[in-house]
Amino acid sequence: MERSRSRGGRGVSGRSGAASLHTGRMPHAPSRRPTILDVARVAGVSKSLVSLALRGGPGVSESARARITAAADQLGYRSNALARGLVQGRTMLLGVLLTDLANPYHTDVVAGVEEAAAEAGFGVLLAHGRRDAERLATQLGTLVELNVDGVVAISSWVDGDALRAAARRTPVVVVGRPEHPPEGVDTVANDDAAGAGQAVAHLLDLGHREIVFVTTSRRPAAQGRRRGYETAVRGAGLTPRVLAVEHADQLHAHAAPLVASGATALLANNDLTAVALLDAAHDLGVPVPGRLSVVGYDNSTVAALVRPRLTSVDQPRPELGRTAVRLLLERAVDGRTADRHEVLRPRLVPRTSTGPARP
Amino acid sequence: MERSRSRGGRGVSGRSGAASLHTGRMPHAPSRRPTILDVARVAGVSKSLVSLALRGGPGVSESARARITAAADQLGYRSNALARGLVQGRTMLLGVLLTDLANPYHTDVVAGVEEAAAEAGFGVLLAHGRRDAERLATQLGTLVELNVDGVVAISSWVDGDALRAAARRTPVVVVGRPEHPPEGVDTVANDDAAGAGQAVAHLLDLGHREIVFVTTSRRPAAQGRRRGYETAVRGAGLTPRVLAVEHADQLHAHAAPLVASGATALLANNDLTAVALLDAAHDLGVPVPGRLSVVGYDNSTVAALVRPRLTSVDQPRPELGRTAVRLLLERAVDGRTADRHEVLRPRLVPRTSTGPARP
DNA sequence: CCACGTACCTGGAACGTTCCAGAACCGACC
DNA sequence: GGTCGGTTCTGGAACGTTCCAGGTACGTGG
Repeated sequence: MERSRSRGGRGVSGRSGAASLHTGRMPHAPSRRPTILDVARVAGVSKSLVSLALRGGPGVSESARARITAAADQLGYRSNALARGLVQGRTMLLGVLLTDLANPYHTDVVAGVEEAAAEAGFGVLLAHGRRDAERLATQLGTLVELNVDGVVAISSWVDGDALRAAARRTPVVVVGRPEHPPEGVDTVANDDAAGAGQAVAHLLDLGHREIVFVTTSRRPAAQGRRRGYETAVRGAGLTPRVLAVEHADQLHAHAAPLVASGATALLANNDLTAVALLDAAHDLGVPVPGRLSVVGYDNSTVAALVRPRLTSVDQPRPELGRTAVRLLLERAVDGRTADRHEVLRPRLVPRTSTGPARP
Repeated sequence: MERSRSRGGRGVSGRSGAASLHTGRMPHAPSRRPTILDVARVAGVSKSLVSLALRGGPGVSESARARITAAADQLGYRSNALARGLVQGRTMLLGVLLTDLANPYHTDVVAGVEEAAAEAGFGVLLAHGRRDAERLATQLGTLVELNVDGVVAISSWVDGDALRAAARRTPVVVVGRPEHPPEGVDTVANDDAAGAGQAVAHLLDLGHREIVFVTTSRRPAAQGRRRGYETAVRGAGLTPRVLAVEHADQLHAHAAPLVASGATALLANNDLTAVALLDAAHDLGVPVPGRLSVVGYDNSTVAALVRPRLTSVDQPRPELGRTAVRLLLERAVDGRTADRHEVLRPRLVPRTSTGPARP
């Protein structure tokens, strides 16, 4: 058997008394967690064999395996991921850095990440940045300190230096379109320009000629959408018209002139902007889609809830997450070192906020 | 100085070659992470002093502290949370178990948890159960294995046995109303009955006498709301009327008879149900709130987006999270062992989906 | 000049696991 | 009966940190 290490040499207190492990009493005050050594003692084998058996390793007799699992169950043993990670140098965990938990876009990406991670035998831990750059950096640091085997950052907000530092320790993939992706970091994004192009094509098909791009953001995603819009409109021999404001709530004031100016279709940089436009039209008594068609971008949950249902561009969100994990594992497992930047194609979801241009 | 431990005695491979730590090359392929020993070597001090200095401990000379922080920066050193947690027996991390990331209710609770945890110097890790009981149990296990210092389970879905097992190792608080809260587990919930009572009072004030409770769920929260509704209605000398269906999309068919039967106000068990009712009314040409008032429950984001704006009962979501952390720390830090079950009071948010009963 | 206090620093032990080299056992074969 | 090969099992080392019981250096007062 094992040298019986003397315990509790350090402090004196020891949270809730030295209640014997085997009493099973006091479910309320967590007692000292049983370790592999406790299991070994109960099962009458060495710690090494317990470790091997519980991991399902080969070369363990049936009788030993049975005694060990019985002992583990009896004690309520759970292996300690900290110790395991420390000795193995990996945790089989992927970290996801979220900018904004409340954003369903992020949520769907997470679903893809979780699915792909589970397939590869990895667990997923989420860290939340709360739309705050400093906090994001802190959270990224926490993930790195926890030795996750890779990080998916769903955010274009994360500080470049923080990303670079993290990438020196563990593979990092950014989902979205960072302003300047640092070296050593992979990215996955949807093709904003192509998505806007599809929206324009849809409106052109419906006979619209006066299509205005309405944006409330200067971020790279909005820029890409705007470019795609401009390209598509010019491709049809028309002239791009862009309305850019700071906040969606300023749109109310702009809506009437917009309609008066002859616009028959609006392409918004995202769904929230589009909903604000629908609202303004409603208040002005402008029928949608009778007199005005509105297209959003992101196909968020509100798109299917508002009246009229919002035609919107759907990003392949779970697919973005799955791709991120693939990139991560290419680095972590296959040892790729060159940076990769993947772009996925979005898809237009027509609903009832778009209709034929008034003849 | 330190005995220079021979390294890499184990395997041969070693992911990306044994590139000297000090070259700073190859940002793409994460090299071996620098440890406290590397910092000690560079700074010319012992590992113990590095540890002390980086933790900001006392009794470190200014010169040593400066050399140490410089060395740590130069190497890009980050302490290893696994090792730290292992030796300290605590991680300064709280785990949050989420049933459904896409649910904004959960999200707001998380915000409260994060705030309170940060105040107490704890970090927060999220684990996501994806509305799947088995997965929730697994994720709960992961958190426990990671030795988080407490778990907030935002969910009434979690398996009782899994909760009980987790609670034997670390403090656990359930936010919501579990069917049977296991011994050893604290809970925080909002007072569903009181919330429904407030909604009824609001409708009575507006002169409504035919108020119907419409529900799409049999879960404890919906039951509590129903009870509150019934009590309040009876208290006003009226007779409760309840419409219970399985799914919100069945409401379309029920709406016309409901209105025909003389109902002038509907109280829904949650906002999604209420939105479905608004939709049905819209399709029937029943004006809201002119002919029918609708109240939701949860005050979710859609409530403020739909037309008309939905009157709804707001749960103190961040407060639920903060309370959960308080309960957690009472156990973890102050050593409380008796179970506690807290109930917080919700608040009605009147909007434009409710109005005076037709005279 | 020596004992002593103080400020600063150090090395070893410990945390709970995995990995590995080798020990113990056992039956079979020559 | 000894050797061999295989299966099953074991103990020590290692992971990277913190904690602690000391150690060293440097005044300072007697």
